[in-house]
Amino acid sequence: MRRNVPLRDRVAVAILDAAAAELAQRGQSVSMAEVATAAGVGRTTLYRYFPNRESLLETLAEEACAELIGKLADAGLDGVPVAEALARVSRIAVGQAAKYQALMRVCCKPDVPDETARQLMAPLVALFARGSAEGVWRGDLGSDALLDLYMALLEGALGHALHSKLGVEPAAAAITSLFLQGARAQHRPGPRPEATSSLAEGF
Amino acid sequence: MRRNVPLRDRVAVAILDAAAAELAQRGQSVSMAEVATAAGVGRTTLYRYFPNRESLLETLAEEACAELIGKLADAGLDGVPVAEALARVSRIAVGQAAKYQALMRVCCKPDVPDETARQLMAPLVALFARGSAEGVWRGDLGSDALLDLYMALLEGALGHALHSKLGVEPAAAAITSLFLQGARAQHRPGPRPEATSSLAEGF
Amino acid sequence: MRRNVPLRDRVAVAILDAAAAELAQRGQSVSMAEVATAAGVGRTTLYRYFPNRESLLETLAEEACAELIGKLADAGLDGVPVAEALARVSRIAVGQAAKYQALMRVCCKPDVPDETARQLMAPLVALFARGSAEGVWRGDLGSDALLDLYMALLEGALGHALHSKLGVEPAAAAITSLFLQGARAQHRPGPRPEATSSLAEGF
Amino acid sequence: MRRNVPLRDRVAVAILDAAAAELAQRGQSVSMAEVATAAGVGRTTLYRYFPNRESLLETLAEEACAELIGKLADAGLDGVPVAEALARVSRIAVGQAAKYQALMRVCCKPDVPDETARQLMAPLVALFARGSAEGVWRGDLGSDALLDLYMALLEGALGHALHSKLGVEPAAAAITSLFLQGARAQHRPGPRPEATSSLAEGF
DNA sequence: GATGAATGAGCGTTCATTCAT
DNA sequence: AATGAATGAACGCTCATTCAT
Repeated sequence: MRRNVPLRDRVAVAILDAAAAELAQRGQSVSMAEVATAAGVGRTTLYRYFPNRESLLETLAEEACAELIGKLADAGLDGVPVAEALARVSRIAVGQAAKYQALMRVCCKPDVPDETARQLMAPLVALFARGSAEGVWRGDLGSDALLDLYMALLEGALGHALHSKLGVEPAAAAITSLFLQGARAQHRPGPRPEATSSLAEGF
Repeated sequence: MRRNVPLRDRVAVAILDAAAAELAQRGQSVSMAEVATAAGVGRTTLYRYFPNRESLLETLAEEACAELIGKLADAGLDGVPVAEALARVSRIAVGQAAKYQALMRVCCKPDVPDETARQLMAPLVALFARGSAEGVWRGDLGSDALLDLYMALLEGALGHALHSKLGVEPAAAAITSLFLQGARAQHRPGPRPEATSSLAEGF
Repeated sequence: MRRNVPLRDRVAVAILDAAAAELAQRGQSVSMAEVATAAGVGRTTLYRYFPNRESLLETLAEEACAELIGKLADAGLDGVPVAEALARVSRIAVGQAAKYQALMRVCCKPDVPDETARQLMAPLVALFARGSAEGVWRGDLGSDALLDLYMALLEGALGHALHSKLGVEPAAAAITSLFLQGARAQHRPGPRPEATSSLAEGF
Repeated sequence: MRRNVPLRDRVAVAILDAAAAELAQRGQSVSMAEVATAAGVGRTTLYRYFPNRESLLETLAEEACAELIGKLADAGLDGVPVAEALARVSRIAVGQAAKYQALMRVCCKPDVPDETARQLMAPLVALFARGSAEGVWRGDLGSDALLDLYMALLEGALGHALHSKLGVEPAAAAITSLFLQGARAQHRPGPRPEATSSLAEGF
């Protein structure tokens, strides 16, 4: 009868929403029973949808990732210069930080399945590869190392809730700007401060 | 009589060591009983030293912090240029990553007490303030925002286990170099790639 | 559907039976875990039925009392002379001694709730009052004092396991006979042995 | 130096006193630690004097028994008629009930060692044997069965705290009188009430 | 398919008892 | 010989997970 029920029953949605809300409020301590109650279903029902706590968390994480994946796909990263694309990525990521926050408080690494991780990373890998091809990046670090550094910066900033100190836009801009300037090829190799030169030799 | 008993009995040390080892291997799932067994003491004794699981984790975190604090204090950060000081900080932090790793897998934010956090941050705060005073930093971001970004980069990189991909020294160097170049004042404001200019306007 | 499930699930019964058996064998030292195992249920389940050790013991005691109450109710005490009624009470009580035994070894006074105690005593109170009304008892002791003495004799005898020395029937008969002769009104006040007369004056 | 310290150190005495006091107040729940504290000694010291809880309780019981044994020995039971001797025994036993009370609440049968029990029972056994020899007792119950019944009545009455209902003297008198009349030989076998006759046939 | 009960594991605690010192 | 710490066992409890019905 109910025709246009999205594939995953509203029940699943209700559960995920409830779980997200509860986790956001009370952190990792929420019990399965509480989630079930908050979703208006019995404990056992919860277990038919998500066979264990981890799977619930994982699904929640996938949910968030899916959203990110969608936004990244819609961002038209391929059509703009690398720098601008990176700026968009930062804005999107920081913009989602609030939702992320709840999950991150619960479990640092909620074990997103590989496939999801791959989908999430794919556009970034492509973007950084393009940067490499276009000679945007400095030569001493590979594009994959740079991607790692960028991800580290991003996740670290989200973990530190940088956006709640600076505001979303400024935080995204700071991240983008710092990374870009730090990772950019030095076009004009003029005289540089001696301190850094010695460090550069460390490479 | 008992002369060289370190204040906190070897028992406490044994427990902390065992706990660190077990946690490193099996993550947050280790039970108190397992920790006790691994430390060669009875469960009750464990509870005498650490009244609950959280306090054990917290102490473990403090331990790690204390080591870091000590190394930072010994690093002579005040006597060298900011860039070199930062390089040392990165090396120290990345060097400790292995030990951190275990804890970080268990609990992202093991609730280090404020005082410990303050002691840990103090030399960095001073360092970044000095950077500010010496005009090392770019002008569009405060030294505290830059410190946040640096910490984010560092913690993100540790969380990503960058050191196990690149090796400890290269990872530290990459972090230092990326951050320094990204945060440094632009001495020679020549023409820059258009993409970035548009971004710069976002500030 | 489930028709003949006694109100208190067979589980409760199984637990009580197991507990009674274990207690009878090993006395107060049986642990809750052992009771649970003996009953074929998990420790947690045991705690669902009896929230603590005391409540289990208490229920066991009530159980025994309920049986006694039932037998006393069925004994038709009101329809026979006081002496015969008392004989029946003694037989019933001694007959149950085996079951009592286990409990008594565990806990002398397992704190039977007042209501149960009242139900247990009610027919005896009535019986002794009747004895008073019918002039069966000696005049120097109230019917309530006599009841106390009878209960004392009965419980003392059970505690001493008199029935396992003399056999159930003889033990019951001895109790009944001693008490009745001791408590009966002296119909023929002829000359009595001097020793007792001096004692009687003590009253 | 300290010459006339009774064999068992005052420490032991202090412990026993403290234990008795605590047990009287709070029942079986007193912990060894509490006893030790109350006695002003360390837990471990307590354990040197009484290697375990049971041995402490046992000693306490022996103590009480020793007192009783002494009083019975001093009562001159041999020199007076059986009835009077029995009256003295009852008075002595009931008189000690208060002290007994504490122990009896703790542990119904504190496992008095056989030797002590024998010493305690010896004068009573003798007394009842004398009763037998003198033809004081009814013929249908052996003197040992009668002794059991008397002990049962006595202990039951103490357990019921009869003395706190009737007062010490009246309680002792009631016990003595009931038992004596109940156990005495029937000197004048005249016609008796029909109710009892039927019962007598049960023998 | 949904509900109540069952289960095992772990937690944090108390206590009798034992070991070092 | 006395003290503090250590130990194991059991208690009472919560929670994720599983089974009947």
